[in-house]
Amino acid sequence: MKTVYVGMSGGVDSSVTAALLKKQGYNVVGVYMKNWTKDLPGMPCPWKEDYQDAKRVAVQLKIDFKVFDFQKQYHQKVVDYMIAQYKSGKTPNPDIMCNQEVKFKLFLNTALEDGADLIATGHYARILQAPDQNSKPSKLQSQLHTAQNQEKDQTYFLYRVSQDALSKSLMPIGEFKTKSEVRMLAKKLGLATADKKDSQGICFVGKVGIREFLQQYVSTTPGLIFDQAGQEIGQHDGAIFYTIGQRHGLDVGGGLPYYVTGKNMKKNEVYVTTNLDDEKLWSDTLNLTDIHWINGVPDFTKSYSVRSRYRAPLVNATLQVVSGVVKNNKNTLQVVLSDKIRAVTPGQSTVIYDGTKVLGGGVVI
RNA sequence: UGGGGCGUGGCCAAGUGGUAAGGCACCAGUUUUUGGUACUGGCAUUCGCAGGUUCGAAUCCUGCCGCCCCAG
Repeated sequence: MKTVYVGMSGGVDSSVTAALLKKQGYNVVGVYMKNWTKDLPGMPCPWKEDYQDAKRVAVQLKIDFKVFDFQKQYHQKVVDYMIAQYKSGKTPNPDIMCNQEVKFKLFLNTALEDGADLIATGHYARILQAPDQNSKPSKLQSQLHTAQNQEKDQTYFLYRVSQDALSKSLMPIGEFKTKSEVRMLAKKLGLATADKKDSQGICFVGKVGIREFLQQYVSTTPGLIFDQAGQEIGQHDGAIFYTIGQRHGLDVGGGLPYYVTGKNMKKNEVYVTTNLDDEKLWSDTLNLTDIHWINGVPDFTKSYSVRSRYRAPLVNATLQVVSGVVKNNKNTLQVVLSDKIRAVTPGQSTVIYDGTKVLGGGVVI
C-alpha cells in the first residue's frame, strides 16, 4: 500500500482529494502546511481556522494528520521574493513561487523523508503519464495537463513545477468537470468543509490588499502621476503600489478612468492613460526570462497557445529564441502572439501550452 | 472696476420656472488561490453667499464674494 501525504489547506478541494485517495486504497496522511500566521491590517490571518478545518476533515476520514511548519522558508522563498520584486518595479506572482519552492519542493521532500511515497494537492490540474516523444524507445514521462474544468484550471500557477516533482504528485481534483461536483461529493461524504467558501488572495496569507501588505515591509514616498500627454495630473503615494493596467487607487477623477501604462521606480513616477486603445496597454510580443520547461525544450517551429494571466483566454503564439539556447535558464524567449493582449506586466508569468499539455513558461521582462 | 463669461457633491459635467442626469474618483459587494481587470450597488434635501419675485427657482431680479477672458 502506497503512502500519500495530502496537503490539506482546510478547503473543500484538498478535503475531497484526501477522501478520494483514501477510497482508492492509499495510506493517506493529511498535512497542514503552516506557512503564514501573521495578522495584517484589515485581514486577520486565517491559518487557525484553516488548520482546524483540515484537522476536522482528517478526523472524519480517520487518517493521520500532521503539521509541517514552513513559516521560515515561506518567508524566505515567497515573501522576500515578492517584496524584492515589487521594490524593483515588477509585479510578482507569489503563488507561482509558492508552488515551485514550497509545495512541490519543500513539502515534497519533507514528506518523502517522513515516509511518503507520493504527495497530493487539491489543484485543478492533471498529471498524466505519457510517452516521451523525444526518447527512442519512448519512455513514459510525467506531464502537466489542464484540468477537465477549464473554468477553474490552475495550471497557470504550476508551470514551474519540475517533472520529477510531478512524477511523485497526485491531483485528483483535476478530473472533475465542475466545482459543484466537488462540493456535492464533499457533501455526500459529510465533510466539514463542504460549504466552505473558496479562498482568495495570496495563498496562505489571505485576502489582503497588496498595499497593506507591502506597507509592512517598505517605506514609500509620494510621487507624481502623468497622463498620456505628459501632463501632471496628480499624486500617488508610492509607485511600488501600482501595476500595469490598473485603474483604481489613483485617486484622480476627471472625465474618463485612468489606467496605468507604466512607472519609473527611480523617479517614483506613475504614467497613465485615459485611452483604452493606447498602444502602451496592448502588445502582441512578450519577452520572457527565467524560462522553465517541464519536459524539456519544445519544438520552436510549431505554434502553441499561451496564457499570460490566471483565467485569461488562451492566445495562439509562436516562440523564438532571442539569445542562446533556451534551457531551464536565463535566456530570453520571445513570444509572438496572434492577437494583442492587454496590460502585459513585467514580473508576471506567461505559460505556454500545447493543447492541454503545459510545456512551461517564463517571467515577462 | 470699460466689455464679456463663469461659479452644481473630491473632479468633469447636464439641467434656464416644476421640485438635482451622467461620467471619473471614492466606498461596499460579486467574480478570481498573485497583482490587476470586469460586473453590481451606494454616494448632493441641494445647486458661491444674502435678499427678492412666484403656488413653486439651481433655473427670473437685486446686491455681495470668488474666478476667467478681451480690451486699454
